[in-house]
Amino acid sequence: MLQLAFIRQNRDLVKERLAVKNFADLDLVDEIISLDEKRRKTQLENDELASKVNAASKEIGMLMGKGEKEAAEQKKTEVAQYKESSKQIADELAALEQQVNDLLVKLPNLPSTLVPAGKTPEDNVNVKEAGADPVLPANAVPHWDLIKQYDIVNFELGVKITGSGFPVYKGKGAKLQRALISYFLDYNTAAGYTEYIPPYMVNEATAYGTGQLPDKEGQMYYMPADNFYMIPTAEVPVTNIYRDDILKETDLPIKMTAYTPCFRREAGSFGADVRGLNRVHQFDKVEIVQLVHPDKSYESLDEMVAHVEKLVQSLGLKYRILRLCGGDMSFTSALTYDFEVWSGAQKKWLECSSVSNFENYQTNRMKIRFKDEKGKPQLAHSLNGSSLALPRILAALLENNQTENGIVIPEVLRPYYGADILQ
RNA sequence: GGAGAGAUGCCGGAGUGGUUGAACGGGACGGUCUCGAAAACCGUUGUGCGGGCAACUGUACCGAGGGUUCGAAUCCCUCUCUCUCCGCCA
Repeated sequence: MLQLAFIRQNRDLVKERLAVKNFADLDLVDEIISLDEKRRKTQLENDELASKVNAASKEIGMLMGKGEKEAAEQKKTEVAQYKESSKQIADELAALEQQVNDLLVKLPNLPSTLVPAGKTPEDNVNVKEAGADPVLPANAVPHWDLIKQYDIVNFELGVKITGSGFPVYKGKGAKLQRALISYFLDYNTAAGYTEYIPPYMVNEATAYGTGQLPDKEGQMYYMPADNFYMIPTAEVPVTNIYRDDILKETDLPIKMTAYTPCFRREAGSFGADVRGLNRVHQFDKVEIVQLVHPDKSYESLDEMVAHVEKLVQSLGLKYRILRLCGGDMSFTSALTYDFEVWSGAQKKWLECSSVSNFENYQTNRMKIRFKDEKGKPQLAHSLNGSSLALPRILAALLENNQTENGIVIPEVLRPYYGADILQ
């Protein structure tokens, strides 16, 4: 969430930036500020009263020690008077704190100045487009036909076992998934990322930390018996690894990578977008996460974008990089670049990675800090990106690399897959 | 799942109602010494919120949440987690 002190000191700037994100309820900012003023006033009252009680209690202790019972009793009646108002003020203060916080989490992150205004994906800025157009055979078909032809992914089986959107990978398809995961992880660790295998279910505090809660619980699968959420992305457990920690400045940057399955309810999705592997409820993804010094986070973002770009290039896919407009970016992000690969037979761009800088929006929720030169705790910045999401990469690879003889496996994957061609 | 024990600062570990934000030890950091280092010695070593230009100061925090009391790390209740034993089990 945004920092209260920042909102207080930059009321107009905050509103102006929120408008870029098409955030409608700008009055919320004023409401928060006035509520916070009330909160501070109340705290002052509360603290002063508590101070009096504490002082009197100490005196009582000393009087008792000296055996001056009567004087002590007299003090007690004095304290009793303070206590009457103190309970009420303390409750009031707690309520105000709660109210301020409840409103504060409703504010999305401020978009960086690089974020273009806009409402829909059409307003995203195409930053770069590269890679050769795939050369397809005349009888090229989309990946949902190819997976049947080679019997590598079975959706009907997933429906039987679980429901729609839970694909079953089989044989060479399963092996190819494993090859992709291993390749992505190796590529990330070679760049200095530490590999993790986190839990795939998280508690409420964790889901809150990265911004999935409150209000967005509808996107996650929920296990009421234990109050756990299935992770929608590795970002959630991995970023929370350092929740409530105060790091040394020299610990930064912290780079982490993890493969996890991701679970998304995707309520309301329908149509051509969900065909085949384009959108599913369970999919595999390798994620990269960084915690960095606030002065360096945009440098890190560029570095991560370059990192993902090389990975996409190495697979020989045609791709483009988009800078998301205010209306298309996520609640928690300050700046996001999406990667899309060209899926030759569908003739469609498929999003395969999203790389974002959250500045201190997430770290403020998670209280991930470091001590600066002066020894003062300061919020770190958090970033993450997919490196990469598998299903759409698989879809593009299948479609773009189809030949009469089978699916050509990209060179970088061959050591992992164990063959040059999938037949 | 059953029984028992426990949860204190960066770590270990005291503390069972009063001036304790917390003894002691270790670690880390700074200094003295040294050509340099080690050792030794001296010192520093919390976080949030509020007030203050600042020095500083008020308050809260000893797993979490309630309660008792003039006063709670210390007593009571609830919850969570950890450990040990038994059962079950990949």
